[in-house]
Amino acid sequence: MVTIGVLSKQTSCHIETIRYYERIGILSKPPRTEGGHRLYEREQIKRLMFVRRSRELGFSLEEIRTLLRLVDSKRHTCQEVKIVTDRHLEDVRKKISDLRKLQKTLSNISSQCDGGLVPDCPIIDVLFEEKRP
Amino acid sequence: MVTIGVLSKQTSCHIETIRYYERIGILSKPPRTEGGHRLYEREQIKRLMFVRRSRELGFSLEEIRTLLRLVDSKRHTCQEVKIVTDRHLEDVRKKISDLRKLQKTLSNISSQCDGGLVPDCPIIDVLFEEKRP
DNA sequence: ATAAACCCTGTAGTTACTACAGATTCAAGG
DNA sequence: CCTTGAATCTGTAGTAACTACAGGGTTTAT
Repeated sequence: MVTIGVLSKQTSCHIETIRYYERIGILSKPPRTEGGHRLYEREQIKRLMFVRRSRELGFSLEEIRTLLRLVDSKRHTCQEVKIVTDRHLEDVRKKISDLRKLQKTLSNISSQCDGGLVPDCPIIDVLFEEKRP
Repeated sequence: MVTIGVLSKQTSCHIETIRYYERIGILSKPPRTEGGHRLYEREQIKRLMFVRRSRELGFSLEEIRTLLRLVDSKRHTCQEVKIVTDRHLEDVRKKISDLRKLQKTLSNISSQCDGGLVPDCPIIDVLFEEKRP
């Protein structure tokens, strides 16, 4: 059994975040000391690691909630898990593609600008243009 | 002079968003009718277009605030504008690179999973693993 | 016994909006 | 002029995923 501070260090997760996860039901309420301090055991540590790792991979807390429900049900199938993952993967792909377009446009307008010391700037001009269809 | 509803349609920007921009000082307070309804003219319409176009290109409202200050000062140089743009471009590049890594990891773990009907899932296993250095 | 380090609850802030509720004003038709 | 319906008003609260306090209480080491 470890205190929240120790758990925080082990998982590189801020204390406030741990309490936040508890409040919104991602982590269950741990036992407490007489004085009211939280105490955690192995199981919870693993669970928090899972949450953090999933967050790093960009899963939303809602997606993580779904994954945890599947894990907890103990009747989860590979298929169900794969569905959540693949949907997330699609989101990521979409984001990359959107950002690529953005990058192109930004590169374009930036390259038109010579960074000179005059008050006429093609970047501002482009931004003031109406959107082309 | 047009009402907020017309401005909203012309810029594809929700009425609430226009009022929000005013509240946080991105747009200045427009004149009003006797009854208190907002009235906008050309200048403000162009300004809102600028804001929307910049948002589409992923600039944050803070960045837009900076750009608007530069435009308003009328002493802005190409150089100053380019600095904001290039910094933003760097952010976008960073995001793309992060998402690419994410995509790789997700593809990897997803491909290890055959989507079968068994309760053992390599995805869950990976998520429960501690992070490798 | 006391100080330092830790932890507690509760609230408010962050970003960029969106979504109401409940009241008022405007424009058009009769 | 009056009514009706559409438009607009203000103000507040909600979204995601935390972070940052304030103002206390608890634990641990000396």
